[in-house]
Amino acid sequence: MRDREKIHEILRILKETYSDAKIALRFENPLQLLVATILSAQCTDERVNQVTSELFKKYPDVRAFAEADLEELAQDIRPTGFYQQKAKYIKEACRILAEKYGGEVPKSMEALLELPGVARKTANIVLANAYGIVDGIPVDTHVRRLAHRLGLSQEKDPNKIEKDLMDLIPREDWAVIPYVLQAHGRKICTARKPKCEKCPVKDLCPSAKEYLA
DNA sequence: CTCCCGATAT
DNA sequence: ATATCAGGAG
Repeated sequence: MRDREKIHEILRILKETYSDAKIALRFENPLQLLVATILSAQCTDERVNQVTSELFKKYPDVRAFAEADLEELAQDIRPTGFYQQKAKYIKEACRILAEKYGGEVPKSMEALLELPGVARKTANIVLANAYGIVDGIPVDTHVRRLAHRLGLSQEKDPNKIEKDLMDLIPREDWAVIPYVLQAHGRKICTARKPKCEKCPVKDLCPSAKEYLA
């Protein structure tokens, strides 16, 4: 089997195995998704949901975040880690949303990338899950790790990994593939002790042997 | 490249 | 003790 065929077979099996995979962050509108995604940096989605359930009651809209007391906001999101940085990002991003975008979350990659704390990964998440706009593939730590192990990309830079994935994966799969990889990454292909013996693609995976030894 | 950084698994 | 968790900025 050629490499490209092997890769498509791997992705087919993973899609089938994790057919119900979808976003795990809880949100009710684009702003909530934006905030939740900023908070999700180096933090489990479960903890983000725990924090946001109270956070979104206290800060119901863009203005509430934009006018928030920075120290208080930082304490409100403390359990997610990097809380001082994230508080600044959220407050400043919401100030820009209020000033330039009428309090709405913009629907373009270009506009989203101008917000502090927002790069392609976060922008892709927001565009796809709030607006159904799929122009890229969010590359997070799970996607990056699995892309390497499965032989989908050898690049380190997330933007280059994204380009490799966009080249390999048909566009209609761009929306689901990050959730499929995330699900597989959490259950089987974990960062530390991957459970290769239980992996549905172990016979196709170029990295399985080194972990099965 | 380093820094931001709490909570949990190993 | 240490690595890791839906990253991004300087």
